[in-house]
Amino acid sequence: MSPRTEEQYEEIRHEKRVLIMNTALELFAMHGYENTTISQIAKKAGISKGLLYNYFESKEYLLEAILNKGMDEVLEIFDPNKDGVLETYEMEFFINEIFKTVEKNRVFWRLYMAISLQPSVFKLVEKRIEELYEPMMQLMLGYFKNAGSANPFMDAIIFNSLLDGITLDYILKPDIFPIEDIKKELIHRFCIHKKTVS
Amino acid sequence: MSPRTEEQYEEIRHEKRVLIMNTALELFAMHGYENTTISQIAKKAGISKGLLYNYFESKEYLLEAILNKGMDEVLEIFDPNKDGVLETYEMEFFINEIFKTVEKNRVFWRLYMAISLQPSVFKLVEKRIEELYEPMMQLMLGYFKNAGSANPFMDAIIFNSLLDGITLDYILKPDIFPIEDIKKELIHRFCIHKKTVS
DNA sequence: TATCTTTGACCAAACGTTCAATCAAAAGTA
DNA sequence: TACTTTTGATTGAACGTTTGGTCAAAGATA
Repeated sequence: MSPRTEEQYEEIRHEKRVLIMNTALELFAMHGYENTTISQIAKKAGISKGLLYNYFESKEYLLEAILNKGMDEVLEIFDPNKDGVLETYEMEFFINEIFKTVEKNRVFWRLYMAISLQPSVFKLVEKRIEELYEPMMQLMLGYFKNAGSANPFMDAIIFNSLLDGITLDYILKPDIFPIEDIKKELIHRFCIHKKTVS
Repeated sequence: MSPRTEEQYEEIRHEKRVLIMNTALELFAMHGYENTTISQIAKKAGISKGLLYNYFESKEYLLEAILNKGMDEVLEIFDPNKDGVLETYEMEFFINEIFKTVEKNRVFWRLYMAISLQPSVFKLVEKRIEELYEPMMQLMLGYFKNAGSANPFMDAIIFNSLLDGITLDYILKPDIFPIEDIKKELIHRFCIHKKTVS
């Protein structure tokens, strides 16, 4: 009946979808969303312009799909069944996980930050950001409370800003930013000197 | 001969230039550079499209002028005749100055960060960034050395990232980010506990 | 009148998007 | 094996819209 089995079609579609999304992510992150044309994406992916529209309804839906996929991957950090309290050794694991994600998804973070800074497109990530920010802050609050901080709320916000700043600087200058050393330093400051943070 | 004196023309031109630049800055920062049209800028500024091109050669030159002016204002922080060493009380003054600049030029910082994240336009600010980064790092290095830090280089980088992160978070959520409290906390941590930073 | 500012209709280029036509491969047929 | 049918993936010229940029003409003032 059918020239190909449903599984075969499924695989073709999936592969092309991923190809388009990865290609677009790289271009969006490097040249900006508005500054990247559909033609550029199609050319770099080695397909036609029309095929892209067979997989994604519009340029904006393509961006949305990329952002959602990236956020899903990032949110996996919070996956393990936590009880809400971070012990010192867990904090070390957590910092490691964050840095691993930042280094692995460098290109995605660049796009994500650029989008965040553009209110007119910001709505596309707004809700997902809450998903990320909420558990992050809860975890940090719990940790600093547990560590005997005088002002856990302030400590959590500052730690969060520090991570944001490190991510930003690393994204902007990945070749010269000493991210490995910084990670060790953070672990040293926040995990070894238990209960004496400040 | 001439309908107006040279001074009169000078003032007209200067006022219009400033008007256009301020209007464009706001739109660029809010909707992004690529996403803002010349027509929008002209309309919001209450002038015609043609007049804008009487003052700025192109959209990109307009952006460049805005960025340069903003950077000039920011660089004024480093203006006072420093000897290169920051004493503790000077550090407090310095932090205050930085926060003042960030709060005053919030819109500019938003544009500046968005541009920095976009390599294809990044060349417009690349050189000015060095002008900002270089003295900043020197100042911080000197301070942490003077404060008896075990690793002044690492401390300087981390402090710099922290400031970047605070700026970013404040820009993204100016209404709920407790920037005043954070400023006080930073001063408390880095200025009062002299020589015991870590 | 002379001179500079200001206008907005106009233009070519570039963009996102569409769609009728083509292609490639598996299944059926003999 | 050789040929036909069938299906969904794939193509790219064409379309309408929007954009940055131009320019001849009008406005304003001493």
